Amino acid sequence: MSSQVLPLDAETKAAESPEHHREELRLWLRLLTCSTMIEGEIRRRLRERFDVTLPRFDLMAQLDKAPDGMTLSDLSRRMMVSNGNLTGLVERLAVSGHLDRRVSATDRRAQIISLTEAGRAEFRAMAAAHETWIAELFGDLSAKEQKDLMRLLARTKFSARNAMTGETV
Amino acid sequence: MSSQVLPLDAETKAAESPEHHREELRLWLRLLTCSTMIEGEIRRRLRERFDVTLPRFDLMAQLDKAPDGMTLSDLSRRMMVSNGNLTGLVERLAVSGHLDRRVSATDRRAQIISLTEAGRAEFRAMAAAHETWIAELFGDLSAKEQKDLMRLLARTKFSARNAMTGETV
DNA sequence: CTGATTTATTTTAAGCTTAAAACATTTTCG
DNA sequence: CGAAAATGTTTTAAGCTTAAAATAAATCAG
Repeated sequence: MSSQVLPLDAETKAAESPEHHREELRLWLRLLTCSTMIEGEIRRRLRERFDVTLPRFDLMAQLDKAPDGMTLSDLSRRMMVSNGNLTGLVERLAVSGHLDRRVSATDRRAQIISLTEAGRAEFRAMAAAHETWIAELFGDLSAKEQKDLMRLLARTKFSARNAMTGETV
Repeated sequence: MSSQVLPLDAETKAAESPEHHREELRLWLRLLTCSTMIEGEIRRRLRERFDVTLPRFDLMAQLDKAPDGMTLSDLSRRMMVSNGNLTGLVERLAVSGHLDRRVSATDRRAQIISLTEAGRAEFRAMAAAHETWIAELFGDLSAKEQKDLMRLLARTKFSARNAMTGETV
């Protein structure tokens, strides 16, 4: 999988030489650092200026994009969090009046979750600030750098998805 | 902060036109998706194959790099998690015999945390598998793509750090 | 030296998160 | 149809995480 093409006999291969992948590791740690730093700062600002947690913001962001509402399973898939996690999150936001739950007309197991008017208004205000913050945090990157990074992250997502579904290369 | 240089009068500026930054937002969401996907997969595999949580693995990884041990504050800064969080994490790993705590000789407030021999051995085994997994997850990226991504993430880290410390541009 | 500030850590309360098991309903198919 | 599998959700137990307040020790300033 890359590296040298010198002929290694089966013996050598079977010996399972360590095969270091330090560069990939460094790449992953840097990606994680960026993500953690930015997420932490956004979390801090959301709490400070709007007294809201990041998970609640994220949940409302998903619902804002779905005017007709979504089921818990849809939310779970989109947000990449466990089902059980959402049960509690939705419960708390329903109690605080930010969202509505109604049983699906076609499937009595499922609930359709949607933002209330108040919830939507509150989210829109937060979203505007959030967008500004993100632009500020990425502010030093040129348009070209942003475009390149976007492409490389798309490739990364594809690569990871690939490695997760099936083939061990 | 980029965009056009057409002369906007103060009036127009004061009107605070929405100024959309959707591209930065998309970039951030993609970064977050990559990070979340990979982290989730690593978490899953660590649990499945080694019955260990990701936070514990991360803590041991820091300690493995510091043979003489580190204080909780050092760990807190390096891992970018709260101090209180570490208290519990360290407590659980000390109980399970993975690490040692001793009071600092020069500062009676501080503890020096270090891996036990057993802890180190266990970590090394996990780290080897971890490195392979990461290489696999990033496997579709060419060497050049990896290098480019590395550079752009360094720029991103710098940009975010910049925006966090002081100047609101 | 002593009071004020800083630094290191723990505690507390609340909420987030997961995996696994349990439960409820729908869909599939023999 | 009716059993089996699949899907949608909740519950449970454990652990993670944070912010804020509390405690303790070291350092600084006068």
